[in-house]
Amino acid sequence: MSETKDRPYHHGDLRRALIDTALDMLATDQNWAFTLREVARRTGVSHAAPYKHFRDREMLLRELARIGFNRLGEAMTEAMSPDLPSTRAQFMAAAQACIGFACQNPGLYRLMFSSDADKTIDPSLHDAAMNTFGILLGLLEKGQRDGSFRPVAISAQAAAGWAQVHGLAMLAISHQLLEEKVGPAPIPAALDVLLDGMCRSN
Amino acid sequence: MSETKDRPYHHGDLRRALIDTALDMLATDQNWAFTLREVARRTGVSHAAPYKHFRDREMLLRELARIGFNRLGEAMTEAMSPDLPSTRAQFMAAAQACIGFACQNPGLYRLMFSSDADKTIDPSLHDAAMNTFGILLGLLEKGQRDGSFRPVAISAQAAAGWAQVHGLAMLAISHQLLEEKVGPAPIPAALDVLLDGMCRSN
DNA sequence: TGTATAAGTTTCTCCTGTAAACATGGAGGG
DNA sequence: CCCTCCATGTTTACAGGAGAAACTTATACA
Repeated sequence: MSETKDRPYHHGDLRRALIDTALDMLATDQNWAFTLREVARRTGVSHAAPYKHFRDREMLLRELARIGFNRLGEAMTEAMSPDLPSTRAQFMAAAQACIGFACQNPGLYRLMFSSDADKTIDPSLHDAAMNTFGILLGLLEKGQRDGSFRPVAISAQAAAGWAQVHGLAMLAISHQLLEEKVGPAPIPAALDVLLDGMCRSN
Repeated sequence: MSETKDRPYHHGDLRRALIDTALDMLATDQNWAFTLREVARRTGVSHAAPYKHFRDREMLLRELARIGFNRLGEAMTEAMSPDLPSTRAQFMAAAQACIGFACQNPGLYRLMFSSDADKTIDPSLHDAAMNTFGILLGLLEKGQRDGSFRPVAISAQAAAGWAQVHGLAMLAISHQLLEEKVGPAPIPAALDVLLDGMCRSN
């Protein structure tokens, strides 16, 4: 109505628009059961248009997951401010940022780790996931260097740390960490249990 | 051919047969993308027959997940033999049994924790999941009673333990714990990192 | 013996994913 | 300045799938 061009002939940036719509639907429904046709519909284009930008539905899902990993990485990086007093505190902050991200974007987080976002198919998705993992790994290396973390095989700590964070995130968004079941503030408490096993002295 | 009754008029136990077929397909494909019609076809009945036993596709999936939790619980219970020298060893055994189950049934395990097996809808599925969680919880309580585990809030240990086991299982079946990335035998090593944080003295 | 019912089957409608053929408008060459 | 090409859209078409509804059949029970 108030637009000078009522309908742009060629839309401009449909790829981005489709992604945004899909992210919206993911956030609204907290699942990715949405249909590609519905995404097209809501974006205001014909139901076949998306195929000019995504080979198939799964390719769109993988792109959403990739974006999710990037955003997660940003959130974690931002959280582990170098002002924090210790590497342990940084780890705690990054972990809580990850879990917070999951709780705020449960659908997206689930998608990122689901088999519908197959990392063996899309190298850029695989890389995005690895980069996020790398954030924690970097922290552990730093912790071992500065002596605050025990000099255990870094791989063991990395596996434990990543598993812990991801596991807590999944449990949190599945509402399996409700207070009445598992006490208040279970997440930092659980992370402390792990960190007690990772760090040298308290 | 060799059957006395060529085709049983009313099949006998279609519900069970459908479940078995679906479990087979899940194990074969390692995903639950199969169609309900395909399950019916392979079971040798009309495509509408399953609806006499499952309201919809998701109800069948939830039933598969429920069976999965029961089997997982059995595997864990069996693994944590009371002959083991310590509660810590029992925990380790149960955890490895869980992860082993996941690696042997990746599709089923993923389904069990996916949003397609919505535990808020089906109380019996929810209970099955909680029972499995209860196995670990029981071990932690025992460990605290016998003094081998630190007297931290049980909820924190429970969350940490469950998250760790589940997280490792997910990483393992996503092939994110490959030796070249994370060293040999990363699973017991990672579990030890956690257990060091849970247990009193080594 | 007769009949209500659970368990199967057929048929139908609406929807999806995806392919193929067609349309269009903006960018670059003459 | 016009004309043609190509990326980006649209239309049309088709093979399934989910699930509802109506129909069929054997079996259990009165």
